[in-house]
Amino acid sequence: MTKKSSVTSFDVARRAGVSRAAVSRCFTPGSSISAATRQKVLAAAQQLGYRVNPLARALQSNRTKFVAVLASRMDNPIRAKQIHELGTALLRNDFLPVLLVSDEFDDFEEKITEIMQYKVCGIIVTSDTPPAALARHCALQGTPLVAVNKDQATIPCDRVLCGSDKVGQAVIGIFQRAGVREVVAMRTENRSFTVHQRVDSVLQAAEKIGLSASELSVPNMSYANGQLGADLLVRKAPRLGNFGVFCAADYLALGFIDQIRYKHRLLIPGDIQVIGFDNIPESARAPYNLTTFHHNTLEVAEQCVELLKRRIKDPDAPAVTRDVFSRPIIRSSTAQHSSVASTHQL
Amino acid sequence: MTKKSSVTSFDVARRAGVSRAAVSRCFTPGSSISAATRQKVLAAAQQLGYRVNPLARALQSNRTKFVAVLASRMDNPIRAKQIHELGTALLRNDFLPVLLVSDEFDDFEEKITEIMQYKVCGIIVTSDTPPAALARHCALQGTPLVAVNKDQATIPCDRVLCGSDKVGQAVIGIFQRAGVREVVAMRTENRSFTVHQRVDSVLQAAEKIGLSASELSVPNMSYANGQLGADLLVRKAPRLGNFGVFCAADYLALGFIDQIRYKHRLLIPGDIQVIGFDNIPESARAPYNLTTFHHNTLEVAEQCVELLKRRIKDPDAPAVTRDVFSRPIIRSSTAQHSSVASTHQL
DNA sequence: AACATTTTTGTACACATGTACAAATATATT
DNA sequence: AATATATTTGTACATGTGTACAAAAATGTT
Repeated sequence: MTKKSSVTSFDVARRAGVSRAAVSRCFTPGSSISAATRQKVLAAAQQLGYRVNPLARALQSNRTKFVAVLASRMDNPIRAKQIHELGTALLRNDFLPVLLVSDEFDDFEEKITEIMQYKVCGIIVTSDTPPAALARHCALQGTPLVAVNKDQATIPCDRVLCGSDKVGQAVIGIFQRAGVREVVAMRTENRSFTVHQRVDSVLQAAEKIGLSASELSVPNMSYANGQLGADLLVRKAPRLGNFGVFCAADYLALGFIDQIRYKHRLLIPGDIQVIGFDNIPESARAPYNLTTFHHNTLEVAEQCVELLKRRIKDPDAPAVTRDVFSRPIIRSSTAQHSSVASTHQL
Repeated sequence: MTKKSSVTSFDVARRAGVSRAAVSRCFTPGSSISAATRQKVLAAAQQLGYRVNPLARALQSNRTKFVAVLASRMDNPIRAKQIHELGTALLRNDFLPVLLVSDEFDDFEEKITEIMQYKVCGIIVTSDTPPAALARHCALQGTPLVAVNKDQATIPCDRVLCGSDKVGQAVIGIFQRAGVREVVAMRTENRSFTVHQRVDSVLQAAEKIGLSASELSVPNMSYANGQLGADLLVRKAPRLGNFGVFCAADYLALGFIDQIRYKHRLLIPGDIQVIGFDNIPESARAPYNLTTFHHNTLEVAEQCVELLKRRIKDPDAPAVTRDVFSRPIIRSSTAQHSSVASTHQL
């Protein structure tokens, strides 16, 4: 048995009794070929086990099926899920996802230019700190670029958002119905666009109806920083009456809740009501039962691929933004009466 | 400005006043080239902004820098972390990871053969259900294959494990010191090699020292199945005295613990002691404080890449197995006296 | 200095494909 | 049936690189 089977279009052509060009046309959609020869070629290809060499094709056509997916750490389950959904959505649409994890790399830009040499047919940015140079690179090379949850200003390109600017009204509505008198929104200091959008949205909505609202800032988006937020809040406002806390992400909310309960010995939702964002699996569990918003990663992924395909078809189309709706999920971390038993009581 | 800048090795050759072959040699490690011409070529390349076209190179050399990473769902944080570590480890070693998520695809084998057409320089299997055909494909094409946590029998190839077979002794030791009289090991019915290895290991270690032990089977590895396991255990053995439960994965353990506490109203570690495996972030949190084993995903990833490089260098080397140590992490879900306060008590 | 040996260089071909162009064939029209 | 038109086919060239081979240059040896 030979190690290199590599049967070429030439072999197929000879076998089918046609020219090599006919074979190429047979496997190039939209090419002019008669039904008769197509059958002959397909039969020969089948017998020989022929497959088009994608590298040679790429060299010629200057395009591959690869799509670079720029991601950052996946310690947050919602990020992991987003990468998963993007991966399957791309595969489903006949693309091949190349995963570029941006962590720990000083020369990450180098990695991006490297993958672009492969004539990828698009780039999807999920990572939190996209270099401003990226958009320029892409524009120069004519590579389609789709950004997930990014500011228009930092990257002018096709974008997919998860409806964060409409969150404020919903949050305030839920808090009001639950009898909240004072709202606190927990912000992170990193450059996450969505976090700031969500917090701003909540503060604005509160102001609009004249509800007292303030913000609380922690460095990063993590469970530990949620705990830190709890400490800061308790120190800032020792007597908590009818407080409603909006955490810009579920992970923050979980840390916040645990710290409030196990360190500061307060009741949720009895003393403090909490709303998160993302609807990660942990939020639904008995100890938390967190009111939150469903972060529709599947829909986001599908919109990304759709925008990508649109841009490939028409490279000069104007940049668009798709906003995916995040529907509120009411659970018992927000409850009308403070007498309602919280599930964490034994 | 032209859209296609594409400066070729020919342009560089002309500029440097050498043949095109010299340019190629300059960028091919191990090629014979004098220091003088190398300098000339490098200077010219620098000025023109030349980069080797990896597609053309691949077509010629029949090898790319792509490595296919076969993964399954990333709803379990340890899986997400493993993919993350594999991605960065590959990038660090100058490979490019192509992420192939196996879910929902009936024709996943088709996807694998497709990516193999790109002359990937290796495949790393993480997914739970690897088709037996995969090893055959790889052997036929001469593509290096590394399997993570797979049985030798199903895939005969280079493997990396996480020390699951040495877990039993450690588990039994911890349980013994904590005064456990009866051990239960929770198994999942899916084909996860490590789960079965861990459970078997625990059962054997118990038998060896004559400790009463039995197993409990749930369909899948998830939080919900951990809850199910709790229900089954309580139904099976209503009076629980000095029970020690080993869950083959932390995710199971968390579901088990929550269900035992919030539904069956028992104390952990007071009534039941629990050990997990993986050390996911949630396990360290106040409500759980789970005794578990550190699943060293970073080391696993680095071993994968090392084996891959070894195999690329010497394709006919005998298949090896690397076992990464998982060190036990003792927390308060196992405690010597039932009087020790568990952190979940308010 | 003359010869033998090693290193470097250039030429020419190979890798496997897509497509412009013109020739050839099939179809439609009068 | 003859012509005009539309479709299909084959030839030839292009994509950008790596490398075998022989010629040339550099180095070492007597």
